[in-house]
Amino acid sequence: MPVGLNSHEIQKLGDVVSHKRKIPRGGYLHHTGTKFQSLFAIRSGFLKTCVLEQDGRQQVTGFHMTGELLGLDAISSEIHTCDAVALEDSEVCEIPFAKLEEISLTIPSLMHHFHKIMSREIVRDHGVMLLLGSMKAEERLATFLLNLSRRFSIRGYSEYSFNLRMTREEIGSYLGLKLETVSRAFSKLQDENIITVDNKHIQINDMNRLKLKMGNSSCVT
Amino acid sequence: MPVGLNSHEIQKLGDVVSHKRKIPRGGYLHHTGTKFQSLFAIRSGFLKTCVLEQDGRQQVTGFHMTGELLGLDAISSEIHTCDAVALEDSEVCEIPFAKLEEISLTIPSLMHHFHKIMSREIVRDHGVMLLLGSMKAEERLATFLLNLSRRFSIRGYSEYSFNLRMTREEIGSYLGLKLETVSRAFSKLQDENIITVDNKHIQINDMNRLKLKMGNSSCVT
DNA sequence: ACGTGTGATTGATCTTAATCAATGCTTCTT
DNA sequence: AAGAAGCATTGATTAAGATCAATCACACGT
Repeated sequence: MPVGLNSHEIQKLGDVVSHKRKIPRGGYLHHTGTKFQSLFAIRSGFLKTCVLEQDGRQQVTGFHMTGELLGLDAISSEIHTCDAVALEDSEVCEIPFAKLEEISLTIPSLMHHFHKIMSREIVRDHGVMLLLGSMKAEERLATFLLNLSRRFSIRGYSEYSFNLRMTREEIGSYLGLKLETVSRAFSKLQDENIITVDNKHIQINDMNRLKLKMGNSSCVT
Repeated sequence: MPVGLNSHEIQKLGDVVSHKRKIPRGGYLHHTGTKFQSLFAIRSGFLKTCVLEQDGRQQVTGFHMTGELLGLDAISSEIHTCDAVALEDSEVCEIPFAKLEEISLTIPSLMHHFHKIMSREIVRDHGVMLLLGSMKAEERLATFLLNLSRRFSIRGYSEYSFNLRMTREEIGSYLGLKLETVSRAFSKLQDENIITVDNKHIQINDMNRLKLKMGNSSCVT
């Protein structure tokens, strides 16, 4: 949590987040319906979160990487409302929520920062709602790739070349599409030389045209 | 905000939320892009929030009624990320956010309650994502009606009979459907005697069958 | 190395919802 | 009260994506 804290405050925070946990690829960080006690800060790795309906329907609600915070949804009812699954070997810091609230009473800037993080999650969700509610398949995929690209870039990796950690089916679930549609959209973008797809490896050849794809469906046929 | 507060604490909170604002039908509580300073608690009325893309695309992200809190999305960047528009004459309490954070340092239960509210918004958004990502038109509308019904019920109104405040187009935007599709879905539910539709007035005739509609699309043809 | 299973691609067809279009009903304005 | 504007319904057609199906590529375990 990169906030403007002095060393004493960082010390306090460090006392709270001491416990680390490793999750192997495919392992669960938490299950839907289990008791919530801690938030989890991702130190390394890549996870997905997904909600499930009683009728077996499933929806991936997010893909999460280093530095992001998981478990915010569970604060309201103290029960996890989603599964969190590692898509590659991952490591998280456990942050007991009661303790976080406790020390945030003494570090106003920490509390404020926490509020911003929660708010950012709400903004992100609204963005996904816009995507799911009003975009075509290809626009959704372009938006998704650009989002990943930006997040890799922020973390010091290439924005033009990266490996997907998730399957086509998981991408489809996140984007509200079937896996075949995702696959076709990949192929289409490749045919247009906007990206190069080699299984899980993605190379962005023309960032600008990819950005155009996100915005307007009507300009290209 | 119904929390376990003592009278002294309620007094403190009252000092913060003193300012009230009336918004006439069609009026804006806030616009996208304007500076964020306050949250708004709805005292009465009915509002929608919607995000807009640069290309004019628009998505209703929520309908909000008495007791709900607006503006949470704006905490992260201190800029409103959506419009809030009154769908009927409404009244809100303005809650300067800086002051709320300040007093929540001295009232831990208030801070905790606020965290729960933010978390609940995240859970709600995940539910909408599930709806947009995996439900058919009729299921979406059934889910929507049941959600409204429950919220009216909680506020002491009939869960079986109520008036919609929004147009078919707004419902469609929220549900990721075109207005014609919404209209057809209404007609279909009416044909099956599950609801009675008279323009904006909705009567639920068979709550159980409506709930079935929400879950499984495959059971009825 | 070989067989197996999972994940990905591509094609053909079908379903759903979008689009285009016409009409009717309310509500607001003057 | 009459007209206009906005909102809603319904029908016909089209388009997007789902579904069904076949094949391929690759990773994994034995």
